[in-house]
Amino acid sequence: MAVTLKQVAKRAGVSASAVSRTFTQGASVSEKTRKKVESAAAEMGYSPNFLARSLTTRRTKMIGLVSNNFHNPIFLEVFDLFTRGLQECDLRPLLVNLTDQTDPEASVKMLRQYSVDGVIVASSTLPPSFAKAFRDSNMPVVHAFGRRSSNPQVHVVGIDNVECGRIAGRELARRGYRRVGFLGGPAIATSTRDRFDGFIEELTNHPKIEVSHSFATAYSFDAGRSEMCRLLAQMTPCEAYFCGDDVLSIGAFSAISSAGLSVPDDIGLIGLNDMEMAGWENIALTTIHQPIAKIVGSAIELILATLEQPDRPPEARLFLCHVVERNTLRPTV
Amino acid sequence: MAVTLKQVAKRAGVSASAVSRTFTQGASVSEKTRKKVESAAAEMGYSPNFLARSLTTRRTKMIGLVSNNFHNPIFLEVFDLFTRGLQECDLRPLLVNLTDQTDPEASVKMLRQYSVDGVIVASSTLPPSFAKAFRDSNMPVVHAFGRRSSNPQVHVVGIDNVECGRIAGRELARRGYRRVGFLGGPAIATSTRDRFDGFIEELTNHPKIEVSHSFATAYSFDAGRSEMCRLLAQMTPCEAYFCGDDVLSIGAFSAISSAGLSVPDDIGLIGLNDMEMAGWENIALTTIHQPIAKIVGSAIELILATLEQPDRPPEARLFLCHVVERNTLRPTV
DNA sequence: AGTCTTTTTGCAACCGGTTGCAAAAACTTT
DNA sequence: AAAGTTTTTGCAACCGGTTGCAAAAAGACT
Repeated sequence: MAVTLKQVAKRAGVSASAVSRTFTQGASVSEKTRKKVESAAAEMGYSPNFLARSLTTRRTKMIGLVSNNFHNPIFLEVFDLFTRGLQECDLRPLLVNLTDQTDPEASVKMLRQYSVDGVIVASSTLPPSFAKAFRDSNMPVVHAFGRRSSNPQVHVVGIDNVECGRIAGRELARRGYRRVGFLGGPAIATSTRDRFDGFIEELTNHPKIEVSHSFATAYSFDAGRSEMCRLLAQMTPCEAYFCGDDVLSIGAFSAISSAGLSVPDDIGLIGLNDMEMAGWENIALTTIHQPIAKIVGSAIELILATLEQPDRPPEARLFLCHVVERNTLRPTV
Repeated sequence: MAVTLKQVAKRAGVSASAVSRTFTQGASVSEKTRKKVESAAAEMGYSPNFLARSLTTRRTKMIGLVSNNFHNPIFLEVFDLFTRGLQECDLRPLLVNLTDQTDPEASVKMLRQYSVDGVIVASSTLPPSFAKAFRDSNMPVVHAFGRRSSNPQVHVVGIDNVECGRIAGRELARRGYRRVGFLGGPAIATSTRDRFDGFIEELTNHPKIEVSHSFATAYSFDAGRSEMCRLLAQMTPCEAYFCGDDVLSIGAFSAISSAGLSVPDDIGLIGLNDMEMAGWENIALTTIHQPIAKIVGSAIELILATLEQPDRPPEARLFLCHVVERNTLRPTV
C-alpha cells in the first residue's frame, strides 16, 4: 500500500541505492540526482520505512519507557516531560505499564523483540535488580527515580532518598515538634526504606524527640487516608508526620480534617515531591521539592550518551532536594 | 548480537523455515522438529525479531497513542487503562505527546514511518479533522473522547457532550438556582463548545434563570482558579457554576475559598468527569460522571475490530453520563 | 587530449524474518 | 507391496530498506 523505495527509484530513473542515499544523513549523492529523487518522492508521498531501515542500521530510535506508577499524579508530569524530551531527540517512547500480573522477564523479552535502542525505567518502587535485567540482556538502561547503590550496576538518576529523610527530620526538629511520625509508602519500596532510614538517622541526633512509624499499602490518596485514619483511631497521634509522598500527605490531610482536627494547628504534615497539586491553594502542602524536570532531562541525556557508548561505566546522578514551605507545618518557634 | 533464526536452524539441524514455522501460530510443523527447534531456541535464548517479522506480515502490533492532555490528572487514569488494555490484547502503545510545536502532519508521517497498525487519538480538545488525517493516510483510527459528528468520518468513542451540558443545566435548575454560569475550558475546544450549547439549550426551558458564561484558557487548575478570581472581582457572581471539567472546578473552588466564600453555601459548583480526585474527601466535588473505563475499553475493542476489517464504516459510540452527588451543590429545595 | 584524482553510481549481498510451491516423507487404503 | 492421500519439509523469492565495493563519470592538472 505505502510507497516503497523501489517505486521512487523507478520514477526518478535511478537505482535504489541512490534513493536510499538521498534519505541517509551524510551519504554521497550529487545535487542533480538528489533533486530528481526528492521531487519523485514528494510527488508519490514517499517516506522511508523506519523498521526496514532498522534491520540494517540496528537503530530503531525507539526507547522503552517502563513504569508502574500510574496512580500517582506526579507521573503525569513525569510522562509529559519524558515524552516531550524524547521527541525532541527524535526518539519514540514505547510504553510499558507494569501491572502486578506482568513479570519482569516478560517485559525484558518484549522490549528485546521490538529492538528498542534503550530502556528507561521510571519508578521509585522497583528494586535495582529490575533495571539490571535489561542491562544483563545488553540493552542500555537508565533507572530514573531509582535507588543509588554502593556498587552501581546500572545508571541511576534521581534524588538521595536517605538525605530527604534527614531533611524532613531536621525540619520537624527545627519547628520544635516533640512527637513525630513517619508515614511511608509500601514497606517494600526502596524509596520508602531509604527515606525512613534517613529520617530515623537524623532524629537520633535529637534524643528528646519521640519517633514512631507506619507504612501505607501504596503511594496513593486512599492508602494515605486510611493509614492516617488508623493512626488517629488507635492511639494519641503524633504532633507531625513526614509522609513519604505528596499524595499520601493529601490523603492523610483528608483523614485529619474528617476527624475534626486541623492542619497544621493540631497535626503538622510534610510531604515529598512537590507535585503540581501540592501548590494548589486549597491544599498548600509544605513539602520537599524533588526536581523532576532535571531528573528527567538528565535521564534522557544519559540514555543518549549510553546509546553512543554502550560500555560507559554505570553512573549515579543524584539531585538535591529542598523544603518548600507552605501551610501544613506550624511556624518555627 | 542477538540470536537469529538462522543460528537456531543450524543448531537444530533444520531449515530456517522450520524454525520460523515453530514460532508462527498455526503453521505446519511435526511434533518432532518442533521439539528440536524449541530446545535449540531455549538453549540459545532465541526469540523472534518482531520488526523483521512485520516486514512480511505487515503487522507490527504497535498502536500509536496520541494525546495532548498531559496536564489533566484524569489522563493518568486514561493512560493506565489504555496501556493495560492494549497490553492485554498483545499490542504496544507508541506514545505521541502533541505539544503546541508539533504539527499534525508530522505526527501522521511519523506514525506511518513506524508502521503502527492503528492509531488511537485520546483527546477531548482536538478537532475531528485531526483524527481524519490518519484515516486519509489509510490507517485505522479511533478518536477517544472525541466529538460526534453528523456524518462521521472516523470512529468516535466518548460521551455526548451536548447532553452533558443539558444534564448540568437541568441539575442546577432542579436545585432552584436562579443565576447560573458556565465556566468552560478553552473556547476553541470542541468539547467546550458542545457542553456550552447543551447547557444553554436546556436553560432556555427555564426562562426565569439568568445565564452567563466565560472560558478558561486551558483545562487546568490554574486556568480555573484565575478565571474564577476574575469573575468574583468583576461583578456579582452567579449562585452556581457548571465547570467544563473537574480540574477547572477544583481551581474555581480554590478561588472561592480564598475569597472567603463557601462552597456550596455561597456558590455552588458542578464539574464534569468524576476523576479519582473528585471523590477525595477534602474535595468532594459534585460532578457529572464520565465512564472512562467503558470509553477506553470500547475504543480498544473498536480499534481491534478495525484492524480485522479496515473498511468498516465509521461508528460513533457514545456513553451515558450521570450526576454524582457530593458536597458542592446545595440540597434540593 | 591524456593522465591522475576525486566523486558519484549501481550491483549484489545482506539485515531477520515469512511464505508459496513442489518435492519428500509419512500415513492409509486396497 | 503398490497406489493414493495427507502431512511435513526445504528451496527460493520476497518484505523495504542499507552498504562495501568496484566501475563509471566528472573534475583537475600537465
